[in-house]
Amino acid sequence: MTDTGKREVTRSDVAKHARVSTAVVSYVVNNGPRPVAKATRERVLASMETLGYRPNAAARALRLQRATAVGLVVPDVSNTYFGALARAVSNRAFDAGYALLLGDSDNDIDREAAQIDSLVGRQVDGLIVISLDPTATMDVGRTPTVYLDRRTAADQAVILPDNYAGARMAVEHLLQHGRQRIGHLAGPEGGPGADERLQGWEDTVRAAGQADALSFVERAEFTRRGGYEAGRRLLKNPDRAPDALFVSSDVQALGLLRAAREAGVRVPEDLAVISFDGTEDAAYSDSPLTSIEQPVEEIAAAALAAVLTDPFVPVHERVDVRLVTRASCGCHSYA
Amino acid sequence: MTDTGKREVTRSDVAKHARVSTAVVSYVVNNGPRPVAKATRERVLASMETLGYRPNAAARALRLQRATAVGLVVPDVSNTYFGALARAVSNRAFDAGYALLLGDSDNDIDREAAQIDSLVGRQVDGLIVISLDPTATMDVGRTPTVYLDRRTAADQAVILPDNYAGARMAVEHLLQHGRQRIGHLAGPEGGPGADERLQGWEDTVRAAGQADALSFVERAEFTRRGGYEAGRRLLKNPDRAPDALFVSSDVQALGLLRAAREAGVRVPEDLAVISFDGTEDAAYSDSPLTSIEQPVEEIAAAALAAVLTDPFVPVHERVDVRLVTRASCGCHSYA
DNA sequence: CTGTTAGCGCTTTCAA
DNA sequence: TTGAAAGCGCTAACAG
Repeated sequence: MTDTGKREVTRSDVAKHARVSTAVVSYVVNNGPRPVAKATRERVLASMETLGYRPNAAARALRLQRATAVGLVVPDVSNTYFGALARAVSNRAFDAGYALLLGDSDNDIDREAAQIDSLVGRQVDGLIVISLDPTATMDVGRTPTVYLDRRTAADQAVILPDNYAGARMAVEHLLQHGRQRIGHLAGPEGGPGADERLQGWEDTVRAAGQADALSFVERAEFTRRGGYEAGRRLLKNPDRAPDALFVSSDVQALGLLRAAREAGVRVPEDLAVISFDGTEDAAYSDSPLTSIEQPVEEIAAAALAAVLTDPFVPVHERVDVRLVTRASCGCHSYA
Repeated sequence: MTDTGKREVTRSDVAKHARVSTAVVSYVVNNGPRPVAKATRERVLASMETLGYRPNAAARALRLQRATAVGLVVPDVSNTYFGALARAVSNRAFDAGYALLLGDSDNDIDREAAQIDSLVGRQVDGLIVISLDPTATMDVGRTPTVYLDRRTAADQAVILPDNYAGARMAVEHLLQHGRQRIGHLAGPEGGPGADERLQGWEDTVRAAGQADALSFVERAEFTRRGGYEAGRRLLKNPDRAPDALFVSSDVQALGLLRAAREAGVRVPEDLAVISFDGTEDAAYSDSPLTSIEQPVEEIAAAALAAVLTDPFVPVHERVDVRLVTRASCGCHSYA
């Protein structure tokens, strides 16, 4: 605690101390919009330093009608994928001078709406939402908003990792490994990316003439526990079980792997697995997970650009995902 | 996008529409400090509804000199433990009407300082910091601040999970399993909790008369990769390797487990492992990790209370950790 | 190049 | 119970 004075030091304290007007202080702080003589600038800078001046962001926000902050709403930051995304957004935003307001919707649709409402009221300059509901209309007022993994609507900005193509890639890869009964451990209905991934799996399996594998499907939350429980259901009956599984997220796959271990099902020998997300989780599990990797940095950059750079054009940006092979599909032996 | 009007609707629009003064609108919005007649209140509420009024948080913050927001600075949100903490803080803060400003310091000490500075400038009502530097003095102005896992200083508020006791518990448990050469995979020097855990390990190992095990120690970042690489170094020489390891975090332990698999070292048979944090990661790894669990919810609550409830008392709150046994120490067979 | 000043939307004191 | 109005700290238009 540096000083114990009563009031924060304001711009007018600095002006007085540097014997200039408040306008000049403002010009110095913001590097414009008017030029300031070198000597004056230095005097002001010195005064700011000695007084320990710190601009008041609320006043600035009120005046400018913008908070220089972006909001991010995710279903659960403790999910590795959302965590990685939050990190990427936070770091990029900070480098661009923006603060990050984080809203965790705790996988609750009402809470999501409340979080959005709160962030909009805080005049964020942009809002990035990973919604639990693919279609609900949010009231975001005039706040530039971009959705991730959301069903396309003409008047909304959306970043769309190519879930469908990713799912196809995964299933096709499993087919190349000669798998005959490729099931799916799906995400929750309407959950971000979940339905597209499910559709991609279904279409590809059907096209491969393995329509009877279509019964090997279970929905689960995007959590380890969800994956574990769905995995148990999927592997319950040894006589009638899938020989491969496309899993809708890395965290679920972690749960599935545990279920497989407990059931004595070997991965990839008895059960080949490919998951979705491609977080660090995938590289360190046993077996290491072959996964459809989402380009987190690219997504973060695109989302930020959508709300900050092109605030009012409803961009629909597709982003490519890619298959990263490890051991769980049968490609690599250990390591 | 509900309306396309030019300006946001303000309190004075509502006042006009409801044929009252702006003061009354304020009383209604804030439920005080003056009473409002029932009929009037309802008229105001109706006007707010029809106009789609949303209070301007910046103006409020300027007037009140407080943002109704808390800041949280963590080294890396994508680390499961910090992610879980961020989630807990976010949810509790939101329920109390506060927004969460998240700063990821990206494991960089300068960035940490910059993040803190930014948050302080934004008039957060409280600041929770997990610092990379145990001793550096931060300039937080008059902002109530609480540190996690920081070396105690009399004038600072600190929440201190009992790292030392946790480390002792872990090592003692390993001793009970009859382990003879208990090494340590440590966190980075000065990293949150790292040195206390190291000390607890060292003291306990020494007290057990196993001083020669003291050479089995490697520092690493709090990441999977860090744990993996340190693990390789620790297990490099089969003739001279630890038979147990206390690991400073769950994520590092995940990396270590991979290193052990690759080296053909069986856990727990050849190498018993206990990690620290007790996140969900620990329960789903192979082997499932026995871990010293930190009470994340309790920590989040204590941190919030420290800055919001007792802003100016430098609380030093110890919080207990507990041993959760799973398979990696040798306690349980699979599952 | 520098100074003066209005006003952003809100809370709250003071007066009615 | 309600209204009028000052002022939070800042920016920028306008004047010099």
